[in-house]
Amino acid sequence: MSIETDIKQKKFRSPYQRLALNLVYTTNWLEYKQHEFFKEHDISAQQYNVLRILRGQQSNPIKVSDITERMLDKNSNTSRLVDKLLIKNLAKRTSCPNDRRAVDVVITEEGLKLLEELDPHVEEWENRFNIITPEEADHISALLDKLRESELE
Amino acid sequence: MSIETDIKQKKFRSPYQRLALNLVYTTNWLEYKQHEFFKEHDISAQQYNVLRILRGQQSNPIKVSDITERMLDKNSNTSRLVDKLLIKNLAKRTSCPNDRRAVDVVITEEGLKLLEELDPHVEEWENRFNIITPEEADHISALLDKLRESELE
DNA sequence: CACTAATAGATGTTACTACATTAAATGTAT
DNA sequence: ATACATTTAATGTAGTAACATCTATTAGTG
Repeated sequence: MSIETDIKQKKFRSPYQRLALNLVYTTNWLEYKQHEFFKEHDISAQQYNVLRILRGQQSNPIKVSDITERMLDKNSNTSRLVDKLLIKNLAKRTSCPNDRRAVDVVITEEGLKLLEELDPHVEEWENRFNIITPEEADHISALLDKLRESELE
Repeated sequence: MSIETDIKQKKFRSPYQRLALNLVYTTNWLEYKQHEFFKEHDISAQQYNVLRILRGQQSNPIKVSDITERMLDKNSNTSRLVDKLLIKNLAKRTSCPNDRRAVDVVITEEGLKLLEELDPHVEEWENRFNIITPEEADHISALLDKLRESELE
């Protein structure tokens, strides 16, 4: 369904306005779908994101601040996200020997197991996108990268 | 800057994964920028969205449920958003004569004035997007529309 | 060294979102 | 008309995000 129909707006001021609204609308849709999926596994999308970052480290400990750097949403409160993972025993926290301010975080066996359980479903989800071609996907990605370059204030 | 650099991830499993992450990342960026802008005018992006919808009605009253239908984020609590607009005297609420369950909402003079004040800045913001061509913008929009069609569960 | 600035992460506060529930009005079926 | 379901909006609640502040530690400078 076109964005016009979805938000019942007949005309846009420009292709750029349509795009801006469409990006927000599509991402909301995407996040809602993800939320629906992750809640079945008692985890939030943000928490999943942290787990993925932890697994990416191959059991090398990673500092909280480094996790934040790799997050999609840099504003989120990583410290408390890690708390949630600790409670569920999906991650471990140990103090960092060479900088006692820092805290090292590692994924647990249980965390790895959860991710492995989710992997096929996540892949399946992503493959739903192949309604567009890989080239088209790359093209949008490139344009999105370009969009964020208007950053120069 | 490419999404790879921004979130320090070297490889993606597929163009689709890159796109999914890029969409979320770019929209976060977009929403943050919008938030920064709107907070200068003591209004949230959601509230602005409602005001725009109200103005679109040309002073015809509109029901709360119809506002929700036109919102980008359908889950948001329109009732409370309208509350905020009332407090700031940007909107009026009157009970609907032919359906006493419903509530009619209209934008006030003050609301219109605020929007007019914001208009040039919003346009300027959208024009920053012309770092890509209008055709490219339309192309992404079309692909986003297509993406959401994988909706068929 | 003492002193100040900077950094890392935890925590308090406020506001908002998501979700469920409620209350009133309306619609529908018998 | 009565009974029951549905719609509409408001509200209660729990969880989360945004933002500021706090504490501990480290870095930097005279």
